[in-house]
Amino acid sequence: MRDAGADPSELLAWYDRHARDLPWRTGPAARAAGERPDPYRVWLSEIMLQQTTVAAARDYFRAFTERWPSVEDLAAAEDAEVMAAWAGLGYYARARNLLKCARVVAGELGGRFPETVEGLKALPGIGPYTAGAIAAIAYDEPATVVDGNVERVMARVHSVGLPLPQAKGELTALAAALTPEHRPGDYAQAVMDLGATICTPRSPACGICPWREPCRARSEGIAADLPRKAPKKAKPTRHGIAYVARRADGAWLLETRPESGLLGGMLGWPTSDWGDSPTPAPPIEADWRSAGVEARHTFTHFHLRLSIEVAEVPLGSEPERGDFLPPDRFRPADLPTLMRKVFDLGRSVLLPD
DNA sequence: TATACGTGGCC
DNA sequence: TGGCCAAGTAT
Repeated sequence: MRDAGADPSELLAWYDRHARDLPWRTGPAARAAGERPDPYRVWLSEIMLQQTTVAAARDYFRAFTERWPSVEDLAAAEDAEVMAAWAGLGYYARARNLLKCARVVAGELGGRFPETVEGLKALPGIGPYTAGAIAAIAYDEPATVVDGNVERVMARVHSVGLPLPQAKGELTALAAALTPEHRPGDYAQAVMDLGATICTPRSPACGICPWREPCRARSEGIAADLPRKAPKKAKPTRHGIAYVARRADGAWLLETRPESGLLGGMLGWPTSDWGDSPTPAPPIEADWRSAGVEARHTFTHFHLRLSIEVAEVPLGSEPERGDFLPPDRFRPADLPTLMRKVFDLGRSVLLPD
């Protein structure tokens, strides 16, 4: 019997007509002429896209490449500048590893990224997915690329009912078996585009899918139910206190958070510990008063409610923690989202319109 | 294998 | 409002 499974060439034909126009992609004409995309731009985009939507990453990619056009430029940047530029994009370990990786590539590898999966995977912030994606997209290596899109597409095409993460191995094997020797970079992006635009988590558009015929989950009527996933744990709620102090000259009391842990390396307002009943820990002696509001924020694994205390302090006050930043050196956009929420609430109390 | 690690949009 | 979800990695 003829093999009726999914055909990579049909997906490539679909990709040639429907590929999304993204700032890190090479255009169809350049691709047809055999041009490869800049590995630096491929790497940067893949790091930004880890667990992140295209819509969220797009403007950050433009800003980074405009400001740091090459890996050498990025490697030479100040840590604080890069962390500030990453602010709002989340998963800040990515930004710390981005810099580490740039400095290894610029400093030890002559500015060139490794071309093999193994070489790439040895770099900070590059795991199995990203190594495969860079090898495939930048160097056209027939690497197996398995992200959330690929898992979903494979689970549906082959009707894999085993839930994730147990099914990861099987889905990876299925993805490897389909990866073509011809145009593997375009193929990798094609599966991801399919997953992002047609084979979506909810309400997949099976009617216009280039793989609708071979798709077993569609013929069984269970496409939208796959992949199954292990149930999530409930998020606990933690509480804390954030301290917003404004000095008489308009400077704000901020601190750079420790390298490791939540929001590591980012600028933020001093806070208490976060738990069931936080211990007050004001960063400077002052007449603290409650702002009467809470900043609410949800992280990956817990909800947080930060009650906000504000104070106005005179010139010459010495903080126990943090540093005063004059207004011309403080941009709220440099803060992670939680801290931006705290600022908006604290400022409206200290500086009512 | 399990957990830590952000954020914004959607329903 | 609240849970789910998105081009994962490090430990």
